Amino acid sequence: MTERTTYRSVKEEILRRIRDRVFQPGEVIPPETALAEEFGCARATVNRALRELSDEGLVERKRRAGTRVTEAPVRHARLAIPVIRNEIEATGAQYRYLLIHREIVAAPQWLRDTLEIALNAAVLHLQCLHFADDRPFEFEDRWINIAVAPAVAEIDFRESGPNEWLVREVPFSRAEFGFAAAAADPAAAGHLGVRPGDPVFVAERTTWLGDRAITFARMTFHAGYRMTTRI
Amino acid sequence: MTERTTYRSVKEEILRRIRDRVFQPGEVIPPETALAEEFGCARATVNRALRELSDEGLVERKRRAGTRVTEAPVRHARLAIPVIRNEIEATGAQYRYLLIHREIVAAPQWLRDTLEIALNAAVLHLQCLHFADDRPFEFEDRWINIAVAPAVAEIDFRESGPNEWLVREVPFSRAEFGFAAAAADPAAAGHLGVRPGDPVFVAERTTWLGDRAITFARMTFHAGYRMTTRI
DNA sequence: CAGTGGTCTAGACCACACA
DNA sequence: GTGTGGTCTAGACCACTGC
Repeated sequence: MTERTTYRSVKEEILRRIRDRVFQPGEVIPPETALAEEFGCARATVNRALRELSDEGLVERKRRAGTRVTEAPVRHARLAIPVIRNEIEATGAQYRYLLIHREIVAAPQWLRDTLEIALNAAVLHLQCLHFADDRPFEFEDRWINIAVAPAVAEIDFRESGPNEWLVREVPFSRAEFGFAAAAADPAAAGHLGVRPGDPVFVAERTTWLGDRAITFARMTFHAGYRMTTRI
Repeated sequence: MTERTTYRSVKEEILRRIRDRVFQPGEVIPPETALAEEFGCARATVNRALRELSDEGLVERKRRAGTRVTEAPVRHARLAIPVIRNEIEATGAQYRYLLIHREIVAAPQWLRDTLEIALNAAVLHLQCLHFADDRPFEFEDRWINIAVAPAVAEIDFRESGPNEWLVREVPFSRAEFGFAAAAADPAAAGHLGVRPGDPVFVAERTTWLGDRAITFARMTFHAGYRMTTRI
């Protein structure tokens, strides 16, 4: 008996042909039925191979028009959304959390713009620090839209951070991220133990459930922080 | 006739049960066969729904052990790998490119470690600048393994950057990325027109084809640069 | 209209991990 | 051993869209 054809082997072979320019960029490759016959397998097997290649952006598929090798593939990396406690504990360091500030306030103008929320909306403003082995690792400045998560007003956040609570209690459907290098402002610098103006890594995140903004967070990392990912 | 059950509707319903805590975090959900019976569809349909949820990190699946709702789901964002020319032109600015340095050299020790290549391997070392409307936007320091892409030695890279050539000519199968904030070193600072020590955004990328490293690039962006993504 | 991909079905066999 | 997911098959119908 010969081995059964797997969708992985089909995917591999098509990938090889793309790499070796047997299937040229922009060119339409044979239809599923033809490939299934060539590889001696069911069409569903070819379909799965091509679907994954399409998910990865290497080919583009359209009904009737066929499958085309992507001309200039915009490759995507999967970026794990960091959960600070896990990230710290993964390095073998001990995680510690400290609440610095907690206050319910009217949303300032810039936040109303960011979250697209109404004038006079009440938000919970939190500032906290995350330590790795007692060295300050991240300063978190967070604003939570109380209207969307009323229960948040009852939590004191003295024992654990708002991110852990939100991840557990409030599902989100959409998020936007921004990453940048910045000069440490005096407040963050003081908390992180660096000099004002020193380079820090700043990550910002806004999260929605449906069309309602839940929270905005600005996370400032000490300069040694390095975010990594791979394909 | 009632509508046919789709894998999308199954996925939707399971997602709803996870959100509404019908399926609790950490809990094992019913096996595919049971769900297929409940939803009145084939097991393959349930399988595809659960496979996608697993790809998205919301459930974890193991043979024999079943499907478990992920305790602390690590969500992933898709990060588009920036192609500098597109990124600049997308802002409406004009893109300009300048080659600063081009030399074939023996790979230095740190690069041999990074790329896992042999002693005495020849690499092409390039330094170039990318401008947005004549303001320096990115300084690129790039090393290319000539053994993997011999044709690269014949290209002068005076008209366009190595990234565009590599994307077009040398497919890659694997890449690693690192992002960090750093203090500008004197060379990069001079090219970018900032003061040494100023915060800059540094992106590093190593790319492989199979198990052979193709290239390592360190890209230094002026301080205003902000990388964004969304879910 | 007709070719292509998108999806579902019913059944089958297998690999793995736990009892 | 035994139950669960992983995958393949052969066939079917449908949706989209270019011709």
